[in-house]
Amino acid sequence: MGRPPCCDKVGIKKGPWTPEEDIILVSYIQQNGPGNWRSVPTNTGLMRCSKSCRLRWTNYLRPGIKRGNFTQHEEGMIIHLQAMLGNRWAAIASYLPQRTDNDIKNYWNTHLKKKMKKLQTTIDQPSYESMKPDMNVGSSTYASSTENISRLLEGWMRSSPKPILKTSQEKHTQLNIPSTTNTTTTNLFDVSSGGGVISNEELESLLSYDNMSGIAWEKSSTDSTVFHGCQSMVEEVKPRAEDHHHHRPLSLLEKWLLDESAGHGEEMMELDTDCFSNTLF
DNA sequence: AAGGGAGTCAACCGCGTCAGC
DNA sequence: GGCTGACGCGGTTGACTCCCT
Repeated sequence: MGRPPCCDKVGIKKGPWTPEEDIILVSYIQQNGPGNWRSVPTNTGLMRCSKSCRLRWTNYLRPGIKRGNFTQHEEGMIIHLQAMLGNRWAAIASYLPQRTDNDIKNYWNTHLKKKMKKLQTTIDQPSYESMKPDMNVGSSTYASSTENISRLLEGWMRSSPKPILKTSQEKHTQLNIPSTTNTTTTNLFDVSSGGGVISNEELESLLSYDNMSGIAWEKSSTDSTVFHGCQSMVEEVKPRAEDHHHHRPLSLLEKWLLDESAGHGEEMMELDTDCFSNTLF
């Protein structure tokens, strides 16, 4: 015999969560901790599927989530992690502990994919001056009831217990990383301003076919434009980020990522440098 | 002012993996 | 070892908002 069924689909409510439902869910998790999602609907009386409860918690109600206003540093991280790991949003999110995989996925699909396409078209042009992406993206404000709910939950978050978590992503979220919203950040592509992370030469080398043993801009199978970095590297990393014990020399791209973390994203290093290295290498 | 298209994001769906029995 | 269900993940959808005509 296996486990009992998750939830019968009869009478299951769908659609947006109400603040009342949020409060019920949060109160329950406050008392019992996250996990055992199957029991959540029955114990709380929520007419929601356990899956929906888990999703609501992990993507929205979980403490420590930062919403909206992706910094340029975060943007750069996403771009490069996506190039290395592909569309493995959970893995990417583990390096951006304040962001959910859903958030990153949405941001990629709505902002970065377009930006990368634009960049792809300009890559053929001789001047890197035109490679500066539109930096207004990160300035959008997140307008929803989230803030109200956040305020609602603030009191709980202060006194919230720190349950033992299983995944690295969940572990990261418990590390109480200071918000990077106001952190001075630089952008990989902000070359002309002089404040960029990398110089023209470095950017050129990053984009160089020779240096990356086969960098290419391609259409992925899902019709999303992806930046395929060093092919061998991608192949090596992609299969299993959990291949912790496989060591190899750093690529230029990976070095940049690590340097970036050390230089600007100190929170990243404080966070879990070992995890970062182990997962990548 | 109204209608339509584009953009955004929360939530759902389906599949693969893991774990209990 | 096989079956079954929970969990986690990535892709997709649909509702909502904004902007343009």
